[in-house]
Amino acid sequence: MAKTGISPTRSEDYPGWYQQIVRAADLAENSPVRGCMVIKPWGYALWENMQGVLDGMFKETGHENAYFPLFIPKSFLEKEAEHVEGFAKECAVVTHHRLEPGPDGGLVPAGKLEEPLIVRPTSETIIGHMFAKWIESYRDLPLKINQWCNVVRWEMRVRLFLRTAEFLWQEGHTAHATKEEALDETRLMLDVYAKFAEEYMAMPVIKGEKTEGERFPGADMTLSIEAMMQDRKALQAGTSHFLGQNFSKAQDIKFQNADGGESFAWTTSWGVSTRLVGALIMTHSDDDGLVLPPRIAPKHVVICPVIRKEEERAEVMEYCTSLAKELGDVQYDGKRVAVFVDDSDKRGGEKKWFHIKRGVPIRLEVGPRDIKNDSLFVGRRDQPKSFGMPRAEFVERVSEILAEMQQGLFDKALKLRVDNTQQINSFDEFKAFFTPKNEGKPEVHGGFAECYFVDCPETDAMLVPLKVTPRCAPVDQDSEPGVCIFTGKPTQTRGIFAKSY
RNA sequence: CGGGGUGUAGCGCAGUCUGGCUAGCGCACCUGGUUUGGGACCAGGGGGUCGAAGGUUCGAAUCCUUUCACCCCGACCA
Repeated sequence: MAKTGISPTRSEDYPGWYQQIVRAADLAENSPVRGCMVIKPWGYALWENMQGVLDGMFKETGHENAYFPLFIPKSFLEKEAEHVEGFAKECAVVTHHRLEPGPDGGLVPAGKLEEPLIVRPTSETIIGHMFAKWIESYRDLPLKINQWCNVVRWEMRVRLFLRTAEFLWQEGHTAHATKEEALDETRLMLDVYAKFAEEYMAMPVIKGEKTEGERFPGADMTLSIEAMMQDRKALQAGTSHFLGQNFSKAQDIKFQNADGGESFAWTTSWGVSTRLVGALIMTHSDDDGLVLPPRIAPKHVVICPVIRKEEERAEVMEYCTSLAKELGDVQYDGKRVAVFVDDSDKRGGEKKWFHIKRGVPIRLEVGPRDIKNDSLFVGRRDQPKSFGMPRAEFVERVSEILAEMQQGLFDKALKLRVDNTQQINSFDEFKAFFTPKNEGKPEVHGGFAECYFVDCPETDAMLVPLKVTPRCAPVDQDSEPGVCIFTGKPTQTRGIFAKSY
């Protein structure tokens, strides 16, 4: 009776649970290529929905889509010193452009390239190169470009969606005439990400600034949104970088001012990736499977016909089809309710669990008995028990129910974060917070520690043995004077610290 | 790149120490039947060069040598 859809459960083995969710919900699987994943239709549909919403938000804020090459000349990457250092260790490099039959019957690379090509780990350098050509006058600014693409970072350890060698993302790149304008852009896009995370993914986030050690290689300032997963670890869900004039100086992105003088542009970059799918899973899903916020769910309602005798089939199917049509005409979140009839020949229980595991928000079961009463048997993914409801009432309320589920998921996630965020005033307290009670089999512990700190090497060094990292200094904080719990130095900055993905 | 571990059917595993008939088990899959408002049951069936190469032997999943791949823990990261 207490059987769960997913085994192991979150409390038994959280990483194991995560893997099983990805599998049971049919989101993705490992590929023959190490570190790379195959995203399956249900998982890709989630990404497409995210893309759709974000793309609209980027366009509303004045950005245009473009596309730049997958390959970057090695020399480009060498131009910005910190950038090189940050990415060199994880680059895939193309050195040849041809295969020839080898002595043992296999194929061997031939046609060595004059200059090796890097498979983009990110595109600042090649986009900057083009920006330098496109920008001549202050009238060409601001230049606000986004691209949807894949990037490759040769990671040593991978987890589906959270960290893969190749991942899908969007990267925005902008150039501005003034520092202030570029800073505004950096903050604006962080706000866009936060709005998307909270309102669409129902995932509460903390907006903040990264410490120097956690900053994007080559950036003057990195802002991020940080979310708490159900194991209380932090996940960086999106970043927005103020690049100052570092890249424009390295790549000669300059323009002529109104007064005839010449200036370097101020640039930004910002991105979110398929990691958001991982974030979605770890924010809402439970021991029965995936749980999807309705605004991101590929389908809102699945109708499962209950056919007991062959004679009933025609009538039940007809009823389901007409119900699907009627529901499809209802508006939710500015679009039609996404409804489908599952007429596969799975048995009832199996079919029900199939959709529970995949996180379809609402299941409707329709059999002869329901048809007779003109009612539906309704299962909500956020509630354990199904219930009956008159058809007309459901049609009228479906949009409201979806909205309620969306809000419920957000509230629940926010409560988890609030309950596991602690104000910390001493290093001893800090250590205790991040030390599991049972060393042999560490339980879920810790959370977000909020405390005064000074961003310096001493602080970083004290965090290393605890496996805790500074997540960010929240942008929304009042600056009362305090004392750094690590170094004892005076400070006005409070930071969020956590174990992280 | 360090430390540990694992490779046997689509997935999860047993068998390896102590070599022996046709390599098993659970789930999944296919067929037939009984079922069907909640992850069915019965019967039958398909699918393996036991990670790869070499060696020892009458005989190797099992022993020896070499090698490859993957996983976990570190270091590194969206």
